Amino acid sequence: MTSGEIRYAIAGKRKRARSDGEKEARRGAILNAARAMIGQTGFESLTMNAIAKEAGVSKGTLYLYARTKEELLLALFADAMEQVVQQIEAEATPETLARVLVDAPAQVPVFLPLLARLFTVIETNIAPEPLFEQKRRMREMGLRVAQVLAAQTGASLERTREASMVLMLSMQGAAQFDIAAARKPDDVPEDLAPMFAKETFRTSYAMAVRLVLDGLS
Amino acid sequence: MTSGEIRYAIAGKRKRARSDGEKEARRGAILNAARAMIGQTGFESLTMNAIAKEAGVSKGTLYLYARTKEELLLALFADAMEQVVQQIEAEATPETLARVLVDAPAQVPVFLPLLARLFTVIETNIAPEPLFEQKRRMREMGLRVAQVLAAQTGASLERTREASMVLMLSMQGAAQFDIAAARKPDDVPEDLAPMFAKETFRTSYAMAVRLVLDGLS
Amino acid sequence: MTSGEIRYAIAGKRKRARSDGEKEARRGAILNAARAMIGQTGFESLTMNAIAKEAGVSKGTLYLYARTKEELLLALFADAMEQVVQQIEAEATPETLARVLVDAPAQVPVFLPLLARLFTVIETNIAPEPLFEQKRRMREMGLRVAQVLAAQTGASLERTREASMVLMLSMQGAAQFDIAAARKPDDVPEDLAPMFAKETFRTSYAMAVRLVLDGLS
Amino acid sequence: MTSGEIRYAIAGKRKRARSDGEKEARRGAILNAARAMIGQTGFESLTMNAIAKEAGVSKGTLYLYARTKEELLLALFADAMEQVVQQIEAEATPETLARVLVDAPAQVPVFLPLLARLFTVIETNIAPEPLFEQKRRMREMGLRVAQVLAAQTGASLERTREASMVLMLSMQGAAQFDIAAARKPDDVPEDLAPMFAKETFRTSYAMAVRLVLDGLS
DNA sequence: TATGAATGAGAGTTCATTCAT
DNA sequence: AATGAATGAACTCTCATTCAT
Repeated sequence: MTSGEIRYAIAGKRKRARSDGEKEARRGAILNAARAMIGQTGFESLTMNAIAKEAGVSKGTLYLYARTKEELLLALFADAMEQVVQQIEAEATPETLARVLVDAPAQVPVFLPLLARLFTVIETNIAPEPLFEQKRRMREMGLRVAQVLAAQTGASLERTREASMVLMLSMQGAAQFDIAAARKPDDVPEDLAPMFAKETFRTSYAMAVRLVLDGLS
Repeated sequence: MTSGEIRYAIAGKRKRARSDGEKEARRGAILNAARAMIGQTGFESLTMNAIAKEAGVSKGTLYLYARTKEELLLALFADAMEQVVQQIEAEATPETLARVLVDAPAQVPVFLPLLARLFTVIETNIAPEPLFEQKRRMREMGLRVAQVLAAQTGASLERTREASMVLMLSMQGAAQFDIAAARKPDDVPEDLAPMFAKETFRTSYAMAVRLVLDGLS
Repeated sequence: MTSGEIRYAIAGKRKRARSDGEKEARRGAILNAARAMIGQTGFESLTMNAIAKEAGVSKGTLYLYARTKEELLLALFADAMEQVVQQIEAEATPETLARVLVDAPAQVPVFLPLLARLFTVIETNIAPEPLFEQKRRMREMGLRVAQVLAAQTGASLERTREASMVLMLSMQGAAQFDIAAARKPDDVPEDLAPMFAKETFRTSYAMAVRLVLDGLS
Repeated sequence: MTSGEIRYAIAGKRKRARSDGEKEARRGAILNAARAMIGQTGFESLTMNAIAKEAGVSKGTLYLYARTKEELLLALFADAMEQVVQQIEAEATPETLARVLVDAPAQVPVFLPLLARLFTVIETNIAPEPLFEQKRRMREMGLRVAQVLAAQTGASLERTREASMVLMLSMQGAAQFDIAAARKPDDVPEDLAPMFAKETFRTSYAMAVRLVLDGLS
């Protein structure tokens, strides 16, 4: 379930249910605000102050939903990562596999910019316990992708797990190159234009995907 | 000043250094100091104050050699990157190729931590001109590695350029995972131990290298 | 709101408690929780949140029993002070007087840490009316101690009132020194060990008691 | 030497001397600003922001002269304490002793409000090393007062050290009562007027001084 | 009566960069 | 050329208190 959605409590007293719904809605509003800001003004200008203002809540409220700024970003990333995997699981066929593997991370909002900062910035300030949860989610994602690869290519899970690992490495790297290309100065010399190309993630990651899938067949 | 803003200033011409030899020596001292600090206390505690103290110069002097902190880090990275490529060029044989490709980035000091932050942190605050230089160096490195691959595997340069690109992506990603693994909390649950393993860069990047080289043969 | 400002609000009349017995029990639970926390984790970590959790009530409920945090602490102090005086009245004999005067404040839980913060911290945010009550209790305590002194030493009440005043001053001061000594860093230089000694209240206040009693005989 | 004064460097190069002088002047300006604010608007409204504004420096500059707010306050207290002792040493004669012991702490600006918060507030956030320095200064002050007492009363140093200790306790306590009395609400009931009297420090501490001196003769 | 989510003002602190000397 | 004191904007985070439910 994505955090932006309102989760209607299935059980519990009526009174509390409404409260839970509101609480989840508020959580969603906060994450949406952060998401929107990353999309509009970029990662660097994302301060707690700005998120609070955008979400229409007080700064203190932010800290009811996340112990630190980084925990908030991690929640955002976890949502995005889950979407990516679900999309891959849902849409992969032997024919579309390569395309889906590239499209999913490229399409889910904020996935790439957060992935690029996951280890160097976000995990800097996460308490051990949520860090461990995140590591487990990460591992699980790798496994689920491996299962998709196995199902669609017919390769053994043993081999697709390694392939999945290499895809993750490449995806991480491609996310980095994408950030670099997006920060395009005004006057780029002609010879450097390819390094500031749009769709940098897609083109570079597609190479890795092709290579990995070739290795599996 | 918002943190997303670029902080470097456009400086006027500097007076000639007292002597080119002295200047180069001082530049070396500064870079060595920064290198040492990253090695010892990590990237997070690397402040201009600390570098100046370690290098035995004043804070102001740092700004005679680099317009911003990031420019200083970029110089450090450029040095390291050059070493990595030279080592690959020098030591690659058909037999050692896979090993050398993994060893070189793993061995050159500060290469991995800087690579991991190159696009998300360092290039944040670099003036256009040095940024362009850096992009050219980066592209050149890719080409030189492709040439080594071509020479040692017999594959066409056309194919090895793509292979070189995928290696770069993976190396970037593996550098990230290495950072993550290095930030090991006190009590890691048993099931997560592999995610905080030593040599994470080597083991994960080795997979990518193998896969890429397999694709070339 | 500036920190120097007084935060208590003027509240309207409260509805009658569900039952006086229940109300008193809850009040006791709250005070006990606060007492326990001061004893265990110290004064600095004593937040309304923590008290509520420890007492098993909500934060809002706390404000049904005290208009401000400080009023709650004052209630705690008033209880402790009453205990101290009662113990002195009950146990004082000509022979035990000196010992009892020292033991009582040292033994009653939370009396010393609250006494030490009474004027500088607690009375900062007390409404006039309860502040006046507190001043009267304080004055009454002075008088009762003076009466004990008169009864046990045979000195005139006129003289023992002054003695009682000096004892209060010293007790306040000794409570302060006790706090200071309790905040003992890890590596205390040998020459400073006495300033971080245990039982600092007892040893220092005992001197004052002796001197005062000598003056009465 | 009081920190407000400019200390002209005796040795060192000319250029640096001026710098040292300026630095000391700045330090003095900062402490003076803090002193003035405590005098005017009280301890509670003393924020680093306000001190910086009053001193005409930036907030960052404050942290060049003190590692924490509390360290700044401690410097202020240390200055005041030294003045108190010097005044006692300078003015004590057998006839004036009692008066001087009371006047000195009452007259030196900010001494009492800082003394009252020394252990419960200020020492809360002081690094071990400056804390130890402070403890040594405190002990030295006790000894110097004891020496004055010995010199002026003829009592043995052994006895005056204990007397000095009791004086310190009482002075601490009297400083507390003084704070309490100064925080006078608008409508004090007649019967409580004495508890909000002016000169509370003087009157209460004078009792202790008299009693202690009586004990020495 | 009781709850606890929300508030929000401001606190202390950091650090890359500047510039008078 | 070299210094390092000064800057100041921005940062994250706390917590007593309120009030809609």
